[in-house]
Amino acid sequence: MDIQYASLCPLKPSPVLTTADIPAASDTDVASQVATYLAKLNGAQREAVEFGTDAPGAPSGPLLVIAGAGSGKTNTLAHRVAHLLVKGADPHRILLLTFSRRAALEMTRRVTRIAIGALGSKSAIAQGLTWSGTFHGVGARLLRDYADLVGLSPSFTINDREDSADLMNLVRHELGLSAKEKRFPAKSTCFAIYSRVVNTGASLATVLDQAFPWCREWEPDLRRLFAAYVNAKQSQSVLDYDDLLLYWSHLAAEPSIAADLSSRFDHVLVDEYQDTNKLQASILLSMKPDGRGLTVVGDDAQSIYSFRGATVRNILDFPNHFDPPARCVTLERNYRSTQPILEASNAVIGLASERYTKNLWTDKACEQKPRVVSVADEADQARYVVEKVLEAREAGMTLKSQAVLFRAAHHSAALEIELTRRNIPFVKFGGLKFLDSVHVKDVLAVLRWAENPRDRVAGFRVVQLLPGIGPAIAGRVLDQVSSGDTTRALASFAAPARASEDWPQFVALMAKVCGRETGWPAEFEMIRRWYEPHLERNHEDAAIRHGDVLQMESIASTYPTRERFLTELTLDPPDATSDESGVPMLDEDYLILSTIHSAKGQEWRNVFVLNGVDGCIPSDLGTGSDEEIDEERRLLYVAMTRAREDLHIVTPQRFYVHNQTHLGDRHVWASRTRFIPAQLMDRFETKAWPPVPVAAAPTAAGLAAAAKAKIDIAARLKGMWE
DNA sequence: ACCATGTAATTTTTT
DNA sequence: ATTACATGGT
Repeated sequence: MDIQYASLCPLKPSPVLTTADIPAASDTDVASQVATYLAKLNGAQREAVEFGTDAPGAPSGPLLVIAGAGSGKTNTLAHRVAHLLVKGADPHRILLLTFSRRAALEMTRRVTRIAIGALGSKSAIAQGLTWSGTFHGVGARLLRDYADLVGLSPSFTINDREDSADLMNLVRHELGLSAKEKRFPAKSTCFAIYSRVVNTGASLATVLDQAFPWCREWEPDLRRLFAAYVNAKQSQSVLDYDDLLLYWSHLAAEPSIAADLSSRFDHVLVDEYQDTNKLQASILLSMKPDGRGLTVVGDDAQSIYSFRGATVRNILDFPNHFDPPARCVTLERNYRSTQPILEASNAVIGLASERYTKNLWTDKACEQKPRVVSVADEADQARYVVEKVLEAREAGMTLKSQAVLFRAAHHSAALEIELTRRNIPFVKFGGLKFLDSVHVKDVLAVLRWAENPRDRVAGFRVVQLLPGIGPAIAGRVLDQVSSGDTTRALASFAAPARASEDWPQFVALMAKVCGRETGWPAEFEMIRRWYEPHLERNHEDAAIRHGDVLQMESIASTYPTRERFLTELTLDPPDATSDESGVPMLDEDYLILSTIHSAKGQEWRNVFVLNGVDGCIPSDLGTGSDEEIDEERRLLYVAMTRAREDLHIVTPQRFYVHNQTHLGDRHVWASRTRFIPAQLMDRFETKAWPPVPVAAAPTAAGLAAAAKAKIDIAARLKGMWE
């Protein structure tokens, strides 16, 4: 049960760690322990760990670590942080920026372990490593500190992508931007455009040309929309993801605050630097203008987030931002994959139009080449995967050490059905999230509205849950609420006749929640009970959804306050779902299904890549420009380099496209991905599945027997009615 | 005026 | 699967 929500647990400083019974190490012990862990690293790793750590209070110049896939990047970064601590750096003054919360947790866990080894009980200092998290998470935390200085209400709430799109939509309606002849871009598209402008620092026109050409004609309307959207956010005290970075960057650019901000940290370390965008780079540079104490780690060949504004230029241009240029260390030795897998991956990335700076090598020899498996369709693809997964498990490979990767979340649909049918537990990462389901959003909206009554999106949603209340009345309710005290405004609102039955209960609920009468987390249960009848009324499958709400209730109880719950839930939503037959228990074995994007930084012994065909990888939506095609190529490279021992790239000859053309769903005939052209095929083992039986020429006797069988059956069928 | 209901249209990947 | 719009019903 805990699996899918594991990442939700509030960040506790290494709960596993108890230093009480670990003796403190003496100075000579420390020195020998340091020597021990350094000796386990290779030369390049050691250089990355030790560079500029002699006087941690006065750090030296910037460091760039180019770390190839499987080159021990996380380990190296963890060692560097631990080494800084051992050398006496103040853990509170180290800022560690990671790509996801999960990565941050893993990093602190490893740092702690290494520090324990070297320092004994003194390693409790590793628990002071409190500034680690994503750019967005750290931004949110800093903003709460500096909110007053920038005229921000300290009780601001944060909108996730869906909420932001909803707000965009509200604003759009207020502006009357509903053209009659042609359809205005969908709300999520509007938000995506806005977000890209913010994150890349490019002009709206450029963004439209490069990434949203089909929306080109709407430029003037979009510009008006975005201006109004920004206004709405400010008047409602809500921030979206981008604002967390945007406010931070403005804080850091303000000289009076910048000094304070940048002197807070001696060391700033950034992981997955190839997937940061221009805005994030500007924040870093204003935090550490001369680069002293700045370390960035990444792999230019694994940059796969350009749709989010990430640019590989950040990492490529990093060294020369500084004078003298940053020290550059490259990790090329791969400890993950076998030689044949690595050779194939190198060959694939080698065809990129921009060449990458390194070639990975390993001494893990192995006979088995990666396989390209041709199957008839997606149903066969699913059967192939299941068969091979089970075969591997028979041979002693747990399900957990095997993963199925795919380009788009829906590519695994057929496989999920097959897995469910055969009772094989799995957990899926990426794609639709728990938080995106309506019932979860409904309950959260009650909490968010209570937390921040100015949040119109939340209020709009909550009020319309009552039968008989639609957009128009909801709008009036919100207008009344915005002009004064929420509880009083609701109580005095003249509800329409059709809602008169539910209205008083609703008012009572909001009064209690807004007044914090019940307290956290008990009020969650109260809201859930209020919500139950509405859930029943609106959804056929209320029972399943109710389970989700209960699930959320138990998560809520692990957070100390409502504010923390809401903030951390939007900044770090649970990223896994599993089939409805039950979420596997923590100690249970289950297969991993993941989008390639969500697979970043992970590894498995056995990896399957689904739909290795043109149209899926590369996605037919991503073939507009050479840059886009190269990014899709890197995506395949990332998928391939997740594999340690065995790699299967499955290519269905026919696959199903849905939600695409106006013609509706249809089959498409596909060919192998263009990223594995004929000249690379000698790096792979090719085969068809199921194996085609060698057709023996029919003998006369055989034919006679067959003919006899036919007659026999015919006779039997007739016999049934005699 | 406004809410509920049925029908057509819809660009992956995510902090 | 979701969402925007047109229609019908109160």
